[in-house]
Amino acid sequence: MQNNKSKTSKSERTTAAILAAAQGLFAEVGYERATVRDIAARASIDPAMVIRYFGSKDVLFARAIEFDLRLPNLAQTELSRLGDTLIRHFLDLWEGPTSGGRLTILLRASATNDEAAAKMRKMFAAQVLPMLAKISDRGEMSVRAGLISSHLMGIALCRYVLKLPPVVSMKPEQIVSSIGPTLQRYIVGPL
Amino acid sequence: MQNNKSKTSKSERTTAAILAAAQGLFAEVGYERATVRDIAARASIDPAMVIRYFGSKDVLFARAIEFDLRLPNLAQTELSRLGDTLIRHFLDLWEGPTSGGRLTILLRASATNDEAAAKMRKMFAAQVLPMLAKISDRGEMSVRAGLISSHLMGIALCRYVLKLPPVVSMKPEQIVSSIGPTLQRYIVGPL
DNA sequence: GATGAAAGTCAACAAGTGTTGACTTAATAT
DNA sequence: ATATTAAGTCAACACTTGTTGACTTTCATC
Repeated sequence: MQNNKSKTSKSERTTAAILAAAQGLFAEVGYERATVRDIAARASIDPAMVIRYFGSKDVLFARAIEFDLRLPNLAQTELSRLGDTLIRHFLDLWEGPTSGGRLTILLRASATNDEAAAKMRKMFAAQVLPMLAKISDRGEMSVRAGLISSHLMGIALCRYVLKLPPVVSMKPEQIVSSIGPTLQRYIVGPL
Repeated sequence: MQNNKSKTSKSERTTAAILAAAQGLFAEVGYERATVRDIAARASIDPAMVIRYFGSKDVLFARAIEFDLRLPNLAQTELSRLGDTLIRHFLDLWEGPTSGGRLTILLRASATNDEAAAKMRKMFAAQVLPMLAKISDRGEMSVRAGLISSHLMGIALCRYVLKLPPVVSMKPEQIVSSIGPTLQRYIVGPL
């Protein structure tokens, strides 16, 4: 039997180390430039272990971008503050230590990797659309969702990937007050 | 002397063929996945010619993303229609046959390629910022430019790269009427 | 037709890729 | 202690990458 002073087994720790290293590198340089050897080096293990634990680079990538947007339940939000709530949640997500990295991976990769782009479309259909459907049934909700997603992903692209100076240096509160009203209109206003 | 029935020499035509093939492939699969051999195959020439004519893949890429946003002179535009004018120009650019492809290359590549990301920042600083500076000197023009660029690039990302269904199927007029007012506010409204 | 340059072909290079299998070491169970 | 399994190491594989240099073909000029 194994020694359970620590709850995590050796293999679990190694798996976690590989995953963390992979997420870091994928986020920094994208899918194609992040090599199995570099990932292994960052995790201080042998490249063969990466394949042994995950089967292939593709699978490792798929595991590295697994996660949940944990979108807020807008049905419990004051109608006039829907836009604010949304952009706040978005910023918390991206600036947070755990999910931010994975989102960057996904965004970076989705520009050139079909698997990642498909994941984006899936998240949109499975999470963003239903969230908005709950709070309003006025027409063209999918168009509204598209406008909202476009704006938010544009912010993410400019702030976290391209690092456009003025977008990078904006304070969260400034982003909220600028973009909140726009999102509010995209949710409940006229198109 | 050369036979000038056609104004273009053989080498000019080959150069153009390579460039066109490269732009096509870069736009479709991004920088890293577009190989010199694939580009050569599409141009129906030998891979060695690609290097011979352009020196390296990097140089070819740099040439493939050269272009001008040809931003409109907003100083001659009715003040109340600045947003409309901007989004219309943006759509014309992206849906146009020549520039659209290059913009897609640049956007795709800028997510993982530093050179392309730098080019994005440069275009922003050299073209977008000055355009806005001409029409208004109210404070925080760089923040306004950042918000506008974020939104526009988000649309481009969702419509031309990720192909998010509702954003893809929106008609140009619908995009103009939805996003025009937002841009208008980002230019002259309160932040 | 001979000449010289331009254009194009071919095979190979060095380096880097994901992945594999045989092997060794370490930890557990009998 | 010994046998069994898990964990980790090592070298090599088959392949693709950008790039190069020697060679051949094309073709306008003398």
